[in-house]
Amino acid sequence: METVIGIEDNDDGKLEERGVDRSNSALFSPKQISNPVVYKLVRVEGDGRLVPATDDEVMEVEDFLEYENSDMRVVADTGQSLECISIERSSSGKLRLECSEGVSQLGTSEADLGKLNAKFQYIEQILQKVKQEEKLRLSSRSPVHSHVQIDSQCSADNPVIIEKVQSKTPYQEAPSIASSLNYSHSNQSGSIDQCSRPSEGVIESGSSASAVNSALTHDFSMTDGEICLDKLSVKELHELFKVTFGRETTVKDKQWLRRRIAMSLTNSCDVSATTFTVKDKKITRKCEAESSGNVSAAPVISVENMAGEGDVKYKDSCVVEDCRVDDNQVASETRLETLNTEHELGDEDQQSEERAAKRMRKPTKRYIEELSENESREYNHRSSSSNKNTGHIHVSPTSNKNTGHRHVSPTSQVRPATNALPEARTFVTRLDSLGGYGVQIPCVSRVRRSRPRKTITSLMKFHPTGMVEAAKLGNKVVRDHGSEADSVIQDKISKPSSMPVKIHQPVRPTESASDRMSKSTSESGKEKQCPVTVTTEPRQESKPKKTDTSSCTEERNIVTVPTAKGGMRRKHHRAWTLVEVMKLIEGVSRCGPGRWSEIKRLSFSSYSHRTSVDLKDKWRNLLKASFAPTPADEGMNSRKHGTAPIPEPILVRVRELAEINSQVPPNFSSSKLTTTGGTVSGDRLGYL
DNA sequence: CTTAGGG
DNA sequence: CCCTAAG
Repeated sequence: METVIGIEDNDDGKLEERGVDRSNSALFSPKQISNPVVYKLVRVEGDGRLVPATDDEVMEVEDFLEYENSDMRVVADTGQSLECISIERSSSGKLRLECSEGVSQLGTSEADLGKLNAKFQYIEQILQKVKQEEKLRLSSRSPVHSHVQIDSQCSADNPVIIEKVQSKTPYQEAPSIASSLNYSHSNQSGSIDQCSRPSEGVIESGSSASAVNSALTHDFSMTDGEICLDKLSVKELHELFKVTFGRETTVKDKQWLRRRIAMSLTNSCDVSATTFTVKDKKITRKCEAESSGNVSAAPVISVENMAGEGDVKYKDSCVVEDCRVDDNQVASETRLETLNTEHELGDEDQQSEERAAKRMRKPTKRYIEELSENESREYNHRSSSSNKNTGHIHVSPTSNKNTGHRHVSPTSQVRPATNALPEARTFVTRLDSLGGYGVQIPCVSRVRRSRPRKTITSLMKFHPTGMVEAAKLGNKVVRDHGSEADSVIQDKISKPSSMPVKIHQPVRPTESASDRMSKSTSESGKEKQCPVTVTTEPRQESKPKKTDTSSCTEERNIVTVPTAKGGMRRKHHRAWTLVEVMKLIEGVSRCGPGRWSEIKRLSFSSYSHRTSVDLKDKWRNLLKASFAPTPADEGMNSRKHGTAPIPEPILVRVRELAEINSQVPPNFSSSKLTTTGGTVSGDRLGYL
């Protein structure tokens, strides 16, 4: 349904094929061949061989593929048709293949109907064609010119692939062409050059096709404008299947086939009837009432939402159910959703559905972890929306985020060993929007006493295959969010070493190395996934709000400052919010200044950052601010633009407290007790 | 570890 | 904010 083939003939003699290619050539195991649709990324070598792409290459184009896929789905959905496909050989004998897509502008409201009608018309013709072919075969016993045979002929000699394209079918769909192409060069030894042998030209089988097309006989399982899939034979169903999905199927199960086709015809996964009525040249499905109920129950799959942009469509997922994606990380939640709506599926169907769901990406563990992290941190600030306890944001198939129940499978919530205590400093990933995509960038939350590390930026870089790198990262992370003792150990390790060069320790078997390693095994495991799944989540709505503990905005203010020792230290700047300041003041008024740890315990227990030292510093700044500038302004407007002016009352309060605290100790210490300020201090001594 | 102060 | 020294 959405195969895209873009072949470019590079000068270096390599045909780099980007896009999803069905290659079931001899390169793959027979088992795979039996399954006609095995998407695999290949590189076409200069000699025409198909070489399985290396992991790196896959990585390279992964995002592209994703994008391309969704793109193509849109193309298919909106009824756009492939208008031109040409295969020609360059002078060097290399294959050149060009596809151009006709863009049919269908009204958005009428898109679906037009699409369905188009499909219907096309299928109608195909059915007639198949029937005709069968007649021919019966009468003449000559080789049948079904698509299959045509393709096999291509494998023999001819570049017949174009046969279907050139048939007068008005709504030729790209997938069909693609499938033909692939079948053609798959049946031979995987060489494109053979297939595109130019001498023979287009095969004659077009004659039969045109004949069929000219003779429109309406006796084909279609009576009174009603297509009844139930009446079709397996072969006919196969044919339908092929024209619908652009690929063959070996499934003998008629019911399954009917379902498949019905799904495609109605653009919906939830197909409860295999009979379609044609009214006014429009396909309408029977039993719409019950289906509508289903649709509303599972908004993600609803047909009405399909008009969206390049997001992954469930319908298409169903279409490509046979696709084997190597990615084992299946969005089980989506699968569940799909299955929920597919009440009446047979076993095979269910399997297919599951595989279909594999098209959906499951958010990485990493990401889930990050989400949970944010969850635990901003737990108080989050509204108790339906997706609260789940990994809310990610899989957002459609743009309407509020409609779907994001049902996350239990496994998604399993948080591996890193139980982030509220106070623990753990790493989080921050979400950046890069080119319209939300990108996860792992970052480390505040680290105290972190030793100068030379390559902080290496945290941002990921080498897909670098296991060592991953291990390093893991260690780094562990070190960063490790327990306090851990960091202390780090200090002890790195401090005495007067060597100017600080090597990061991961490989070095230090005293606690094994400990760290054992701790970091899970971590590094997770880390390793980052490079693989650093992929983008389509829509990252709702970044954590900037309110109090906006971890997101906080994390991005990491600045690396060069230190004297040549290392870099991280410097976070988290602007103190008003709430924090008020809490601080309250804490000071309650516990008195200087008892910062207690204040932190009392008022800042919910904030993982803001150590007692921070409180102290902030208080110092507050004092400075409250006294220094001009008593009138209190630094309101005299401050620079960036810093939010501290409200007057707060500063007043600070001054009061400061006054007290400056007065009280001398009052007591200076044992002279002249009682001048005694009354005042007595009033406000309550906090002590 | 906590506090205080310098940078 | 970070770092360090002193309890």
